[in-house]
Amino acid sequence: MVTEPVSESDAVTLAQSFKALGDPVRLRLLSLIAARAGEEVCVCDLLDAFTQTAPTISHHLKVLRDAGLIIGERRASWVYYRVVPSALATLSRLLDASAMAGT
Amino acid sequence: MVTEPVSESDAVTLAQSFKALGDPVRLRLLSLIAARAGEEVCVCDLLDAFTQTAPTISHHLKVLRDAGLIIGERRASWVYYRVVPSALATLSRLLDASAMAGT
DNA sequence: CAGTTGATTCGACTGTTATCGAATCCGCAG
DNA sequence: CTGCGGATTCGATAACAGTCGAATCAACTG
Repeated sequence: MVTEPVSESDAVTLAQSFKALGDPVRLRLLSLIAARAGEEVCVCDLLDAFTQTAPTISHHLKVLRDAGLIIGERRASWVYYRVVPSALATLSRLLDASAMAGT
Repeated sequence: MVTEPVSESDAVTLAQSFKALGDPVRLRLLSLIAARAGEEVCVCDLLDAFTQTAPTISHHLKVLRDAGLIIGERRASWVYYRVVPSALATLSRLLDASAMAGT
């Protein structure tokens, strides 16, 4: 027994994070934001990578924000996003522990 | 630029895996299965941890199976499940890379 | 073969989510 | 203050996902 099973209440919040990642658009959004860490990434740049409309992308960004996986900051006319490393690391470790356990 | 953004097609399959994790019941199921690696875990054991009915749990197990995160094997009257470490490790690495990128 | 127990499949219902167009908000430039 | 471009919010709709009860399947047991 390597890992302890997650508690019923932890499962709810953790599942919310994973659910946020459970959409191709959001996964690519996060990936694009993470890939260009350091540079400034405004929503207008992100829009170019998708066929979806601006309201739809904005909605997906909000889901990622609510899950605590990214944060957005308004500067001048533009909103810049960046990832929250600790949140992603938490999820990564959970999966890694489960992967280790199953060996 | 540490990570490459995931491709549009990869995003679909990866998102399916994360979506499978995006439910508290499924997250706990995976966790319970991983935690008791080595021992035999049959569905009847898992049922005790939930208030949901057997058909519901069976449905969630199927989602996890279809996502390739667990595999089930029938022996005698019981079906035993175990995790697929490589699948979990893939997801873990993706998140870890994005976390690193955002530092 | 008939019955029992474990597990899944089926059909239906309910609540949630992805998506869009229209409207609104927020900063900035005349 | 008015107008403009970027971003979000609102309202509606259509597709999807979680849940259950009933029916079915699968393997053992008498």
